[in-house]
Amino acid sequence: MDKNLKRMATMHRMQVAGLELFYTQGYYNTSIDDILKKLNLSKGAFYYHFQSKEEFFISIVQNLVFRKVYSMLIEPIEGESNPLRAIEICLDDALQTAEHNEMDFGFVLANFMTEFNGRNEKIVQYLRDICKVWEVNLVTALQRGKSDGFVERHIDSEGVASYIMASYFGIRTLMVGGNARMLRYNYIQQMRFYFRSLSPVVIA
Amino acid sequence: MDKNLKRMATMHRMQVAGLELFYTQGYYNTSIDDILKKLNLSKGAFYYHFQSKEEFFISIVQNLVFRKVYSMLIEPIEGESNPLRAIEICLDDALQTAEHNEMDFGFVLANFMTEFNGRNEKIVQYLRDICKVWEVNLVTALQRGKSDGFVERHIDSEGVASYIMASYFGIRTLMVGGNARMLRYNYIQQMRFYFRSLSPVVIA
DNA sequence: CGTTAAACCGACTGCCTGGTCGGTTTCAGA
DNA sequence: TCTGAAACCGACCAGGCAGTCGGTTTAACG
Repeated sequence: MDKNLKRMATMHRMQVAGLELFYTQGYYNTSIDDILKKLNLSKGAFYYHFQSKEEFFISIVQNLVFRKVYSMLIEPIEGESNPLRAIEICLDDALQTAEHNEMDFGFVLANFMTEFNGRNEKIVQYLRDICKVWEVNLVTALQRGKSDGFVERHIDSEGVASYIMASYFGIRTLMVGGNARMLRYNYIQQMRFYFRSLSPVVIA
Repeated sequence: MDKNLKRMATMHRMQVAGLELFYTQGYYNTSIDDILKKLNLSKGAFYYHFQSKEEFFISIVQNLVFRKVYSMLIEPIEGESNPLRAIEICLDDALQTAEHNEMDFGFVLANFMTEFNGRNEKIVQYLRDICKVWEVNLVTALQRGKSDGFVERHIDSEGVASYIMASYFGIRTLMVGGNARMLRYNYIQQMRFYFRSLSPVVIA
């Protein structure tokens, strides 16, 4: 096999296993040995590929988290004409994966943001950047929605975008306490009410 | 001094310092020695008053966090006639303390919920209980609002309550990334739109 | 086949952590 | 003033951690 390919493959395996454990156990609560045990690899292999635990985590954020946030939370909205409808479907999908205990990357983001807040500003910065990309894309979609007549013209797109992100982060936090199915249902229901207040008034 | 009073005083000092550090650095990232150094106390003093780090934290949750959540997020709403208005003011106040970098206990709750999620179910349970108390009180206030004509009768009070809590937890998570002032302003603005969709239609 | 560098191994180090325990100080009450 | 229990001290222990390093395996290439 090409050496470079093997290198990439091993690094990727480590990143995937690392994200899995960092997500479920927390960064500070997961040792490198935990990850290596899972892959039957050794300390030497790890420090051959990565400089430190911190660098390793940053590579995970940039390679895995960013890509996934993009493909799951941003792309599905980009092509759609009605942004509010597209956002609703997209977030419902995300909550469904969360309900089935699969990794939902919006929560990954929120999770790590709180974990590193005040502990590692460098990492917070990387996470914040991803949030920013999400936000910008929401704003763009909302603006386009205004032109296309799907969104009331006087609304503040940035305010709406952060309100949407906030409610999503928050509902995932609440889901930690169980009752995910009910919370998801209620959440989508209330989001509809909110979105209705952002839609142009329908003239019967 | 009365021995029992001295005991209480020392325990309280430890709890206050502990909460401060657990909040800013995280539970797993804060050692008992960190807390003791801050108070010029020794290991012996700590283990004389508390059985373990975990028990210590639980005592903080029950004594400090619960009381504060109650006095800051629940009581201010109980007496008011118009629940939506009261909630808006209450959350705005909470975000203002957050903006000034003082501890806002709604976020303390959300913070610890994510930190202990999947790591210590016992503690998650205690935190969830506090959330539940908050939720129940919101629901009660909303129901009363229906009777008093401040809230549209057909709305789902529980759905609204969790949507409010979610958006609040979430906006605090976003504030981690800075720009707190702007986020707070936008948040309250959007909450007003949402609340308007929950209010009875005004007949001109 | 032999060479060479990339990939990987795992024992080791120094540090920190939660928790223990025998001892010392403080002070209310007799 | 004396006593004894509550409050506190701090050296110590066992275990876990990130990171190091000299050595071994693997496999592409001449």
